[in-house]
Amino acid sequence: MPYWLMKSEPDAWSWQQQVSKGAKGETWSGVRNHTAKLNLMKMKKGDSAFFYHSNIGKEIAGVAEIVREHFPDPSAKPGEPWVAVQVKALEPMPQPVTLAAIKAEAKLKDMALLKQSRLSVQPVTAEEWKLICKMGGMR
DNA sequence: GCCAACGTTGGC
DNA sequence: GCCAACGTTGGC
Repeated sequence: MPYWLMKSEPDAWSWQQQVSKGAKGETWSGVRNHTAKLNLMKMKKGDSAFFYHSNIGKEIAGVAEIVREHFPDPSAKPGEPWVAVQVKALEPMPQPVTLAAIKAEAKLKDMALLKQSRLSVQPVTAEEWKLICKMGGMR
């Protein structure tokens, strides 16, 4: 089962807004990077993703679930190749896991979050996923 | 096909 | 506000 991490600036789209959308979720659109697009296209319905607040907060705020696999991004111009997925909030992190905490954990030093800081949709390994859930107080 | 210039992201 | 990383654009 693959795991993911999706970044959003809370000014533009926050975890709280995501939660307010409930079980229907919200379209995750606006990705304009080919590496991130490829990751969106690999996502399957039912996959889990960390919801990370970039710039403000700089922490993993919760866990989301992919509820609809990739489809053409409604915010793209006609003919452009960009795709979107639909995600819903699953559970908040009891204790949000900060970037500082991730940097301080030696086992997480190879995370894409640290190595490719500008990539907005990235894979997370099963080991990283488990450890971060534990750090966040999630059972 | 190379590379400089420029724009954007995102941490500090 | 600054700057590093990195993607994109455009001249040659």
